[in-house]
Amino acid sequence: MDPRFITYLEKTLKEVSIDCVIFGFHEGELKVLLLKWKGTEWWSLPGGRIYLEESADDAVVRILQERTGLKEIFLQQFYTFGGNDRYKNTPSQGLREKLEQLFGDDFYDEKYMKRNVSMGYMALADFEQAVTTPDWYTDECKWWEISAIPELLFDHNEMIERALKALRRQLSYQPIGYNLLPEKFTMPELQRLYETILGKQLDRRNFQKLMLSYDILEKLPEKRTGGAFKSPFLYRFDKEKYDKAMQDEILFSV
Amino acid sequence: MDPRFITYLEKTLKEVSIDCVIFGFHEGELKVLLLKWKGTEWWSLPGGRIYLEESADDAVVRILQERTGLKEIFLQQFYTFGGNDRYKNTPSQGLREKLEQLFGDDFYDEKYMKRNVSMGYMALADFEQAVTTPDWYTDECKWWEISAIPELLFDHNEMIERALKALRRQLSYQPIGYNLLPEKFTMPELQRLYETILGKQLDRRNFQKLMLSYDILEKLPEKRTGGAFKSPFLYRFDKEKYDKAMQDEILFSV
DNA sequence: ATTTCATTGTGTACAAAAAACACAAAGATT
DNA sequence: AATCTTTGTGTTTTTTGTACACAATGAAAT
Repeated sequence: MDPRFITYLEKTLKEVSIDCVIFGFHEGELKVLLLKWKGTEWWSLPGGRIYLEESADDAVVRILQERTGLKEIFLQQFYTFGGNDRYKNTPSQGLREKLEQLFGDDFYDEKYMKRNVSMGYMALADFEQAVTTPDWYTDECKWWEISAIPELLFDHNEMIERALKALRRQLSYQPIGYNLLPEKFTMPELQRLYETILGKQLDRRNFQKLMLSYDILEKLPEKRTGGAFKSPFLYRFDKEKYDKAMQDEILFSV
Repeated sequence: MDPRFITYLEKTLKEVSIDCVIFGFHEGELKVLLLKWKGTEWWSLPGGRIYLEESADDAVVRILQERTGLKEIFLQQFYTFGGNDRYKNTPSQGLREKLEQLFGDDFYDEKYMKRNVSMGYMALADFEQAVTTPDWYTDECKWWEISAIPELLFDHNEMIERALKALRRQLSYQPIGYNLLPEKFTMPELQRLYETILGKQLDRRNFQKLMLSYDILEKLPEKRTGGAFKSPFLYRFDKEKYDKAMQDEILFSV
């Protein structure tokens, strides 16, 4: 096994790991970042371990920066997966053999690979600015549309479901969008984001009225041209008011 | 150190532990169960470790039964504490020395005591039915009124704060009360529970109207006599409808 | 037995919020 | 110049939430 990887395993917690559900939004679709394991067709969530002297929150920031290049990203723990059968129901058989073949016979050394609890974090990333990069044991890093996620390794499908549920709930008491949209966006774009996350259609007029009533948006004098039809106005979040609304957990009754 | 304790340490996860914020409700007050460490005046939350082959959820059920004797109890993970400084800011100095003195020099053996992540669970317990029992390293197990919690060991004050916040949020999308109240209760009792958790007064008439509108209560033909005044009607939860409301996460806009 | 008193039971009127709804204007395309 | 899809905007209706007052109960005190 790669000695750098062994060093990593030695300097990190063995019974706790981190898995990230990184959400992005592009072309009206909610996406999740997934990794393909080297030499296989198996996909999983990006994840990593926590250094012995590092807090879990810091570890997530590090992991996310490695995968997306982004520093400013919305991050939130949503659940910790403590089942004792998390690895038993892998969709693909022969996982262990394949991994040993790929990375060496000592990959599953008991010294490093213990019964493991995983902290699930969800992240909201600006799709356009993210530069996705595979990690040590994967060779592809790709955004998948939320409705077309394949069967993933381990309990990662369940993780995405839970993260999505948490995201939806989040929407009801905190604003969302700052980290998922580019700096300037149109009202229909914001609405499509909400519709995608909630999985239901919203009334255009009522949505706009509601969003403006929260007083976190700044209407810009510019419009987005180039679309084939009437040019919509651009908006951007008033970061200060947005952050305040985040803190205050104002009820967002969408 | 007690050999039984060493065995326990050997058969459990070392980098993950569990801490429980057990809420109870009695005489119009919200309470939390705390433990006093042997031979000290230090209090902490009940907690424990996870057996190597045991799921975290099962471990909590076990721990709770040990502390309260209760089997049917509402349980929910609310946060996982992954800081790297969780033990640094102990309120009392000389904790390590005291514990080594009490339990033996090998108490802090690095084999067992590692940098540790704690899964926080909150539990809602029926105060009247709980039989509280101290554990191996504590000699007292007591309900404390939420507004009078002393300074606790480690990050346990923060844990209670977070649990309470989670409980309050919970209240807004799920019914609460089944596990905190005796089987039969009066409307004013239920209201006092909500008021205590939310920390604010509610209008009697509107509260009753709202609760009844959720269609999870069954009005009984009996009344509670013995109080010094007009006897209130008794209610009980319709467990089936209650559970459905729990699942559906109907918006409870109290 | 009567009075006292804190508490409970109940309904209506008003205010606020959410939902339903339609037409005119923009601007690229043909 | 006409077409076509999307955007911008305001009013009405319905639903939900909030405020509020008086009569009745039943134990305790007299």
